[in-house]
Amino acid sequence: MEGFSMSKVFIVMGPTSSGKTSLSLDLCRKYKGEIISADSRQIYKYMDVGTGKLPIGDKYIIEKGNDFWKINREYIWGYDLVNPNQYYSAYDFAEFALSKTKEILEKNKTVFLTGGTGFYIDVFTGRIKLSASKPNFLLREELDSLSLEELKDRIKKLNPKIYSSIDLNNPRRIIRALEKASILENGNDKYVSKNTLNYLTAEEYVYIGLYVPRNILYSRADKWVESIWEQGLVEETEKLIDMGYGNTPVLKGIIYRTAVEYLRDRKNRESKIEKTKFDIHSYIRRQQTWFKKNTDIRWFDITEEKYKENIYNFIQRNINNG
RNA sequence: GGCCUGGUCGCCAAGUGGUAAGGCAAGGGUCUGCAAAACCCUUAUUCGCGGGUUCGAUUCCCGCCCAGGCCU
Repeated sequence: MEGFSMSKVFIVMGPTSSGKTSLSLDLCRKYKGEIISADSRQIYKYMDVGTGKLPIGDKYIIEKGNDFWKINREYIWGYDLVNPNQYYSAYDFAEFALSKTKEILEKNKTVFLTGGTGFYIDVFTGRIKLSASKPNFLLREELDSLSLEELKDRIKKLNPKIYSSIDLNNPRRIIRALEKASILENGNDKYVSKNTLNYLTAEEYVYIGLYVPRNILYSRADKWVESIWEQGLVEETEKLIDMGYGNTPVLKGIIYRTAVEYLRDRKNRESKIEKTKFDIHSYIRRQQTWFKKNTDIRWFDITEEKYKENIYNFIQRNINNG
């Protein structure tokens, strides 16, 4: 990997509707790059409308490959990685994205890792190092049926130290803690995985953040929500249900869950669209909360006249320094 | 003009003579293999306005204003 060690990987991040993809497409054209999407929903096949893989408007040429899309002839990796009922963790993503990054660099092209899933990005870059404990689905299934009190009891008995250090209101956290603790207790190495992630070095990452004032962000997101309801979200959701994915976590998440509700009663379309907008707003807030932690991000305000030019200069400078 | 009902946080809304539930929205935050997930915190010294009764009124009484409904 020596020959590539000086290459920069550009990470384009920002909340939904900040224009990451369209900017990245631009950047690819300009700097001979390829995009890796860091988005925990776009990894799913058959979910194109509700995850924003399909750009709004008709000025886009889309070609779908087996494990990539090409939009306006630029490569986007990280779409359609798994079926909607498949488990896919931040670790899986990091593994995929890291190897894809190396492939792209070997072709002497520039990597634009762009997305809004901060957790994925941080695991990819190594800012967050995951523990060696793999998910234990059997255990999770068993634990899922327990009440919060029962979960608390279990972790308290198993490991009081962990008990006092985690969020005891959050069943998911407790279950994960139990999962880890059970490895420690039982020495069950079936669920131990060495972290074999092949990180690049931290200096190779250049973070580009897209800043958009809240009110503008909300109205852009609202517009997007309206357009997907007009352009096939309901139909796509219906198809996913027909395919047997009705009970998957993805369909219970934001966007799709409201469409599922609508399909059940076909009533109050407008208020469901409203609800979806509110869901998106709070998602945007959560994303921004996450991004705040990373002080290496260089933020660009997209409402500024010359924001693109500023980004070009910024990239140019970093490529040259590389 | 008369009668009735109602005016409680940006919206919906409960409430009682004893010092203002809840939901939504908004804002802040947590997060170390489910993350568009899961979870936590904050937000009316104040109940249309004025006066009265009372130890004490958002709650009772009087007047006014506003909204909706009905009647002539």
